[in-house]
Amino acid sequence: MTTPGSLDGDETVADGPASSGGRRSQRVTISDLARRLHISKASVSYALNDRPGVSEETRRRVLSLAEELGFHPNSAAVALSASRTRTIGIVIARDPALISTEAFYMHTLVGIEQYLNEVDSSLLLRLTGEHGEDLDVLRRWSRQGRVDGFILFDEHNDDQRVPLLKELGVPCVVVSSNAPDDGVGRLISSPEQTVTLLLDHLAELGHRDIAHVSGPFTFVHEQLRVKLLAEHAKRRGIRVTHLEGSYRYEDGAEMTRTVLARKKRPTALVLGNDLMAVAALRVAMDLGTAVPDELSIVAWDDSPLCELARPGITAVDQQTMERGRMAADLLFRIAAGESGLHWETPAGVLRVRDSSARANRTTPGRGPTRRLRPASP
Amino acid sequence: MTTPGSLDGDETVADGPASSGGRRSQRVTISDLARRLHISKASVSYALNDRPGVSEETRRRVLSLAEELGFHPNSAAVALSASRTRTIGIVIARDPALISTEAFYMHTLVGIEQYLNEVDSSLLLRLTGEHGEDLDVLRRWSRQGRVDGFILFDEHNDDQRVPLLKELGVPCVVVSSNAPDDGVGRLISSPEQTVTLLLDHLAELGHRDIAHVSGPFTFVHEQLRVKLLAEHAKRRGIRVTHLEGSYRYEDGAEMTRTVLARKKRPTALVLGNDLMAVAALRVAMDLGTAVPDELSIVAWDDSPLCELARPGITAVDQQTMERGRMAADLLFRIAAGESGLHWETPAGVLRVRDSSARANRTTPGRGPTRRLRPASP
DNA sequence: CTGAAAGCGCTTACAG
DNA sequence: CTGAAAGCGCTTACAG
Repeated sequence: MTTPGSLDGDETVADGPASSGGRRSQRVTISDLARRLHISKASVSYALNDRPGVSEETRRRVLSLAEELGFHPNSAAVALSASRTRTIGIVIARDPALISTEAFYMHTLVGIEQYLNEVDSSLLLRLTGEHGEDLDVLRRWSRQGRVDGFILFDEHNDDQRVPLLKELGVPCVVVSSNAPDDGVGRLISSPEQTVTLLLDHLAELGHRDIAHVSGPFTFVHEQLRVKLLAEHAKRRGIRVTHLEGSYRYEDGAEMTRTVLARKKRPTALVLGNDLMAVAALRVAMDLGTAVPDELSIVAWDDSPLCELARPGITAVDQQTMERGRMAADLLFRIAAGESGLHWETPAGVLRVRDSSARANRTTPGRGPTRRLRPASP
Repeated sequence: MTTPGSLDGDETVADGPASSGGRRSQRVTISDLARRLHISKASVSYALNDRPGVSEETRRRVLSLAEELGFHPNSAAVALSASRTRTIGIVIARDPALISTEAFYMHTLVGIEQYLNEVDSSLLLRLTGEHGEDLDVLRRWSRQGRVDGFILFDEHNDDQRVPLLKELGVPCVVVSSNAPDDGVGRLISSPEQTVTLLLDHLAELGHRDIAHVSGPFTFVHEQLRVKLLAEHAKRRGIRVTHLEGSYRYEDGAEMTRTVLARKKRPTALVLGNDLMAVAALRVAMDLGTAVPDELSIVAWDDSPLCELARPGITAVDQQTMERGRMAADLLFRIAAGESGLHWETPAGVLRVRDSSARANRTTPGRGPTRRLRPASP
């Protein structure tokens, strides 16, 4: 440890020419700035934080010297005295294999990062397994004072996270599909909009009998999707059967086999994510079911996988990156004490590709029959 | 701000039953522990950190009370006094679109996280654009004392990061393809092993004329790949032509068109990543070139994209997750003062799929000719 | 083995 | 507008 007194006046400069004094660059503190300018640490602090209490003249001198010396405030000291970490926490509790497969998370992170870059803040990330360790991490990070708040994904039944964070008094934003009035921030993207998008598309193509392979029912958003899709379809006279999947490839494949084995096959398949949609496509083709001629396939979430499949898979671009941005933005406002806790995400956009087409295209093959009937009562 | 004196003896307990006292849980500090146990803060600190200076009896009482009260040390205070953040930094400077497409990063992060979970540490992540902002972030985080060290990816020509971090005196590990002796930690995975894997496979299948579409030459590992692939191929009497790609789909497609337009076509294509390999597959099929009959396609990096393509794309599983784990492990050892700075990654594994097969399978189509010649002198 | 004290680098009332 | 001082919650020599 060198003593502060040994500062020799030529630290490494932030962006300027390389420093002349060799060796390891030494950390510059506000005490150094104060000493050099013959003012108090308090004045330096006021100047740096753009607060009243210093003359313009002084402020300018401080900022200029700080720039020159490449001063950056020690984040631990700031956090300790001001209880502000400029860091948000994200804890994702999913099977690692799935995390890396689904572009959703990476896209969301990119969106969040875009915002963080703008406000010079950081992301503390933790990918835990699926077994409740996430609660421990939330608790620990909160108690440790590591973050200013959290962004939560994948709300599920009996989700303990919101109650926990409320008890701990830590701000959070839930990327959510509904808006319970529990006082925490919510970035809401209602499945209703996507349901409409998908049903409009399929109805227009003449589909009146579709199957829906959802993700796990334990997720709140999946429950809503299933419910809303069923309701809206019914209203339009479209029959929907539902199967619960796991987001995994194998599951999408199996469900598709199940559906295709039925006497009365649907003409279209809606899959809860991109991986299961690709699986459906493969299985259908392997079984000799032409896509889209005999079976249309659409996915709830767009991704490169949908785009690169052949035929390309029609999917809803959920604007994931923008959602990430907004979630971060919202969290910072909440952490700063703002109210207005519920925001809505921008509308999704249907990317129409070759996997969806008119129902009842008669093609050579085990010809589909018995269609166009109204849904059973 | 409530005063410490107002502690009422029934904070929220870490894992136990819900606390009885209502309201917001209040933060527990070592002062609280010390007061309750009638010992000094120092003793509490020693006990918690498993250091000499306290009796076993006292240590047990401290740990027990800490557990009971759900105590977690304030990270800022620890960082400030002990200069240890339990946090590593990663700054990725790539086009966001590419970041989310390539499973590489997400896989690596998952691996790193596995390790961090074990040692209860965290990851500070920043995804910047491609324009040198990464250096600013490294400098700022270093000066701010936010991290104990960095893991660096994608070493490129004139990379300023290692010199910068050395100057700043911050530990780092470079996930690297070579081992210059610059005194920083390196997790090395030599392309030589992958080159051998790929050439063994292709040679065995009778390919004697291949094309290699690499990633950008600015990356050190791509330069090495190109060089080593050329050398080893030559030694085996295999002809290699090289084209420089960008890792993007469009580029993979264009390069493939270029190669297929040649009079003397290669019988196999090696692509620098999964996206370009998928692109190559599409283009070949669109142009009526049968894969693998007329053209074999192999990818340097495996991913779900390769696995899910049809035909599946033969690729090298680079054990990315394990690499991430090792990088984190190495960084922590370096930060702790260990030497032995260079580690090697585990060997990659070739995943043979349907996109590669024997050269010169005569099939209907624009029959390939003029093959099996030795490489031009 | 234990305690009192200084110090890490900031912020923030509180006097001048 | 400016400065001296206390405090954030830890760690760490240094005496007892």
